[in-house]
Amino acid sequence: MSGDDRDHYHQRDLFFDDDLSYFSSIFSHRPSLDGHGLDPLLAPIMSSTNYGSFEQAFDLSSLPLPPLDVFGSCEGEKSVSDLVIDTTTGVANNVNGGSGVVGTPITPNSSVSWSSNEATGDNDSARCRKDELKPDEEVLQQSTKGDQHGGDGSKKLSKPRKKGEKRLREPRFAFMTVSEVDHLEDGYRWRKYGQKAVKDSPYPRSYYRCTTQKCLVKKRVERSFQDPKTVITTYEGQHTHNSPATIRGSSHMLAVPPTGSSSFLRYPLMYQQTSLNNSGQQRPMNPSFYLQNQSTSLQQLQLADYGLLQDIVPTFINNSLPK
DNA sequence: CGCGTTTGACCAGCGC
DNA sequence: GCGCTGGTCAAACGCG
Ligand SMILES: [Zn+2]
Repeated sequence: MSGDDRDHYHQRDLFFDDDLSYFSSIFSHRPSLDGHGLDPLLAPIMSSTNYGSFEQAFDLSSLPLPPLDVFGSCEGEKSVSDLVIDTTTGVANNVNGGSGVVGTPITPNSSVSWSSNEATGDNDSARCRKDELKPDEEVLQQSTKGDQHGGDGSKKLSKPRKKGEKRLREPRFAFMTVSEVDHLEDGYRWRKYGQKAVKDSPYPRSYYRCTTQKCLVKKRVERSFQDPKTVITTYEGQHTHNSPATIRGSSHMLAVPPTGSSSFLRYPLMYQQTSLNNSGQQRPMNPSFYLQNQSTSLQQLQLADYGLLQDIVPTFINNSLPK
């Protein structure tokens, strides 16, 4: 198989949208403007240019740039941008509500597709497409599982949640990785807390949570129905700690400092540069920030070694950025 | 025994 | 209001 061939077909996979309800969630919204089946999603994905949300995803609080509103495809909709890293196509696409064009082809065979979805829950709760995506706007202060409720043993699940509170949805990043194993090693310890059947898909979706106490990072793993070789991993939240370095035999493991590290923040910047939309006046960055030169077979390895996007990104950046 | 997985039940949001 | 669906809980279980 030539890398080229894979490229094309992988891209397709990446944008199947309709088939994957999953994507609907990730890509917070589907363009209802167009009446095409595939085009709608494809277009936005392949052509997107907003990076504002990106920064938020990582750590807006410390990021210099304000969230863009460009991607607000829907009126009054919260800003949402999605990025997809395709480990196979080698193209990084930023998906958002609609505009712009960004594609960063790197190496023919290797690339990471990831998508980020962040929501800036502010005022309106208007939703672009209420299809399957959930409202990410509201924030739930859930400090803990809190049992402070009149909990009685009558029901198994007494809901401590209060009406007013809504669940906090953190930025999510989706990775598409070609792998035979569902659960990829990423350097962190995860505890599986659920598994659900995916609609219209024979493959289940697994829910994991970082085992580190204070860390609230979650991730979902599911195999693409369209392309069983592809595993879609969605991360939600940021680790508040270093990776436990549980990677055995993996010298590639990078010691990424916890959130807030300079290197960490560099990632978003990168994107800003790519997109002229913003105040992209930074330094020109190297387009090939993702996988540098790995063989196709190593793709998943890459992911496994680097694991989280957060980890991956900084690394690449560091490598490509002119220190 | 500690830790992680399995699994059915529960819950909340949304569409009809 | 009901039913569907995604997401979560937690008891039971398995394993080192
Ligand atoms: Zn963590």
